[in-house]
Amino acid sequence: MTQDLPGFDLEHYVPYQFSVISAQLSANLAALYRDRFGISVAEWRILVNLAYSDSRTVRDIQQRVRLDKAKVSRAVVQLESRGLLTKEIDGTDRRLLHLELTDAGRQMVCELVPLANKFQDQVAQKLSLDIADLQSQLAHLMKELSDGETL
Amino acid sequence: MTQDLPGFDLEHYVPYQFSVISAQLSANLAALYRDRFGISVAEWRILVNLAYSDSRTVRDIQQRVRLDKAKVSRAVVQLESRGLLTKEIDGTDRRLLHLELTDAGRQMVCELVPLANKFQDQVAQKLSLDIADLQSQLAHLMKELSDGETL
DNA sequence: TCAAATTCGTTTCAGTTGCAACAAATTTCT
DNA sequence: AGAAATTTGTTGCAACTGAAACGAATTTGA
Repeated sequence: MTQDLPGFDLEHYVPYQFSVISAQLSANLAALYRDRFGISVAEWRILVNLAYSDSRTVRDIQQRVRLDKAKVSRAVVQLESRGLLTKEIDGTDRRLLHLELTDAGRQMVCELVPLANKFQDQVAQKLSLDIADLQSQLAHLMKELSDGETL
Repeated sequence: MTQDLPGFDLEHYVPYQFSVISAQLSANLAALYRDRFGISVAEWRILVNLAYSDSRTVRDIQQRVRLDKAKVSRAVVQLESRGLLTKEIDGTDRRLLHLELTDAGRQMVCELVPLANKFQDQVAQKLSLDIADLQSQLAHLMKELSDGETL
């Protein structure tokens, strides 16, 4: 005779729920970015960072948007070949690569951001939570997870 | 002169937040499952489903835990080779494959579930939300996303 | 000063992924 | 009944992924 199973419900298991929701959101967003602008989610994150932060090098961006540095490197190649950004070697430390949006890149960000915001609003509408609440709850959890050791 | 950028903050962009949190949780859980039991997250989901639902075939499991059917198929090969489940062809529809936990499989689930629950509790502690609240909010969003068209 | 250690971005490589093709089995439709 | 369409699970394949190796550049420290 085998021992009794302890109770468990995958459908309400929080890590599973996050995984399912994240995958769904990601798929929808990826389709949006791809269909209308021909870029990937990684490329989108990089464009946004160049537009809205002072992260200028692969290293800075890598830490900021939590992408593998290989992934950043490859995405940057794409973006450069499409004329959305330029690469320039730093004058004082020639290991560093300075990235800069081109006008076309900035233009694309201008068009993309409203769509991205609209998408987020639609998600928030599906929840009873206020969007600002949701954002701050998630920001809090993000911070907790990246700091502390879990288990 | 380029047009002004509309406001945007990636760090508080909900789909991005979900992606980061999900990746972090997933990495932690994957390490837990791998180190202590030598199984993957996909294998874990399959074990749990066999233990707690009446999903018995690859098709049922595929829909229930939202895994690609190829992924289920490959994970099942692994689980069978480790003696955690058995495959048996359905008597009346020989396309169907009935899966069944072995005693060893059930035993592993018994040991894993408390760890998984503990992990979830630690996550919930990091939020001000009650865990039941969190679960039901997420369940609601999951449902909304899988139903309606988004954008 | 200069050898060792570190940092940066790219590339290589082996493992994973998911889509599509596939064979086997069943169901549908006439 | 039986040809066509559908369903099921597996496999082939090409794209993607991330860890590690790598060369170039810089920093450290003896």
